[in-house]
Amino acid sequence: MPSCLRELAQWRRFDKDASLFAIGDVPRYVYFIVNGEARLRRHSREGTEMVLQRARNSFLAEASLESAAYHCDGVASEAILALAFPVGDFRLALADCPNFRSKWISHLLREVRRARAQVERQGLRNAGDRILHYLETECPSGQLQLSQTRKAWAAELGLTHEALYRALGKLSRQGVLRVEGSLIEKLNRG
Amino acid sequence: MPSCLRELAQWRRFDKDASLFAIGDVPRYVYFIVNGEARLRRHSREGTEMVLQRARNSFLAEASLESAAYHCDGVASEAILALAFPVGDFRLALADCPNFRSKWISHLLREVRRARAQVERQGLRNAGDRILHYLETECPSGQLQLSQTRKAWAAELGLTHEALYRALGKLSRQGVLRVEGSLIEKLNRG
DNA sequence: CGTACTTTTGAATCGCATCAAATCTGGTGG
DNA sequence: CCACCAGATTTGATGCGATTCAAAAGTACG
Repeated sequence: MPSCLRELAQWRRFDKDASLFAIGDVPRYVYFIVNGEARLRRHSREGTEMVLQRARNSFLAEASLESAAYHCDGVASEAILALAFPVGDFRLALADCPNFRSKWISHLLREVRRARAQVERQGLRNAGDRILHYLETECPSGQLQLSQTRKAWAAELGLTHEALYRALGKLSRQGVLRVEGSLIEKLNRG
Repeated sequence: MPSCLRELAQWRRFDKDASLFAIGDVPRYVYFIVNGEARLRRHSREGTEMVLQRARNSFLAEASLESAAYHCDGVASEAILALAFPVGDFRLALADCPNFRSKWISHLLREVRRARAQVERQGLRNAGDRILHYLETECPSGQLQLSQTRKAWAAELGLTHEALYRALGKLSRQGVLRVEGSLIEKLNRG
């Protein structure tokens, strides 16, 4: 990140569950989550929570850089430390700093890929398949150190927490996974 | 698009169902679909087709610009005309042409938003809700002129075609939608 | 210690997937 | 022009799996 931009950024702290921005707000800042985790979420009409992005040492809601309004809520999953870049300055820095710019493009490309992987995952109609797909795409090592509650993970997978618990239990019983506390490991078979 | 880049592009024609690239291929070109439609798709282990992107007058599989391999198959939905840009030249043009670059960034941002909208849609557990969500996010006018078969649309919605037919029929009977051939219109209620 | 929340399991229900089969449609070749 | 064929469209019947509602046990935190 270019120093010119960093100087214009404001350090911000948010408590757990605090709102960084809400749907409909005019985007004034691009947030970089330095410490902790923030998420992008929406609620369906019936109230089920949907998680669209989890940011940890990364930007949150990048797409809002050019939007007239936020399409989602941004909330802190825990107490966090964030850098807030005024969008105007951010755009200027993108125009001025080639290094920063190519980082930004890489970041966007990665985010597109991640979102598409999530689409593919949600297309799987089977709870167990979604879990395995998550492990395969998000954990190169095959080991997932869960940094959130299982209930929150269920929302990210597009499942109810009950369905997630049962599917985890089933996969564990079948010997496909080893579940030990917040560590979930794929065993090498089928 | 900068003229310098356009000169380096190659015009390509593909028949219906022809493959532009396949999963695992090393990306050599970035494709711009000039005429017709191409799609990015994957198959789940059980064989259900999943549509991740539909490109029409736009880039296909942008994310591959920096990948070592394609993550999806690219196929022509119909006979198409495309521009193929060698990835090396494409990256150089991004570095050299500010105008082109900002267009590219805008495009990526739009693609992130679209993918996230699709994630949100797939999170809806109800077939009718997915249809309505699609109309709301993809058709500002509330009118959808379907440019593909319903069966293909069903794959994009993450439904079986039977479920789509039934949900369409139900919404139509309830007076929420007006369905007339390939035109689907949201009526202002509910 | 008490409270709020997560985790876990159970039972009932509902909607979608699946399998099946009957039109309908567009396009091809005779 | 018509017969034919492949695929899309549509409807029906059945089963499965996720949701939903419910409740108990575990856990973190003040």
